[in-house]
Amino acid sequence: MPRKLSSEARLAALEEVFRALAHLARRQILLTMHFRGDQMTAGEIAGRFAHSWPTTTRHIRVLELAGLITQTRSGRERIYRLDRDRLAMVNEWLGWFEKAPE
Amino acid sequence: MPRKLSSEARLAALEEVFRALAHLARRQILLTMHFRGDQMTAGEIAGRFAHSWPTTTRHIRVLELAGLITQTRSGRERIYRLDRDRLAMVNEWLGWFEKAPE
DNA sequence: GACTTAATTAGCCATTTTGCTAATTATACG
DNA sequence: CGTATAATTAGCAAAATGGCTAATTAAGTC
Repeated sequence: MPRKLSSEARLAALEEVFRALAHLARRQILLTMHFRGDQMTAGEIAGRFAHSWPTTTRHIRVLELAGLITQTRSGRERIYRLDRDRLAMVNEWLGWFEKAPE
Repeated sequence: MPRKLSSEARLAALEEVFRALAHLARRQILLTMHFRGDQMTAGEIAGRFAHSWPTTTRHIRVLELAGLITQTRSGRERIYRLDRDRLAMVNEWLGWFEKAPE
């Protein structure tokens, strides 16, 4: 996977990122991961939310599709890790709105 | 309307803001407004997008509900103006993810 | 091998979103 | 007043979203 994205890929990624951030539960998952050291198993995440585990699994998948988290497997556990670079794409987008220099 | 929001109001506002930003057309409307001097009529906005005018009207309303744009009327035109403070709420949210100082 | 545990997948249903066209409201103009 | 223009509202249908329970997959344990 290329480290730098083409502009179409960037646009598509941004689309997924904004979509993923649209739901409160998913934003909370990201924050929870951040405050617990960027890394959690699916079970740890599901355990902290009121939703059923399958519902949380689906939110996790949306985050993963957006590239905001990545997965590694360890035995029967799936460990998810926060990807701050993807989150930074939002910052980049916001950068378009900066006032032009006078 | 208070300039500073209570934390519940802040949370609710953030919810609307992220929801509004989830759709490409709405992000494009905001960018278009920015590049055309922060201010456009409904017709100018609708004229720049492939969607039908009523569809654009609805996107505009979502943006307005999120507080990302505000409306003033002038004759039979509605002038919309970009509100950067609301956009800044996204930046604030992203701020939670900054690494703690070592 | 049988059983438990971690997690996802399948499938269902209610709600929300998003697009459209047609109808309506409201202002401007001859 | 009658008509044109700016914009919204109404109402519909297709698609996406988000919740659940039940079933399945895969790995660890006795």
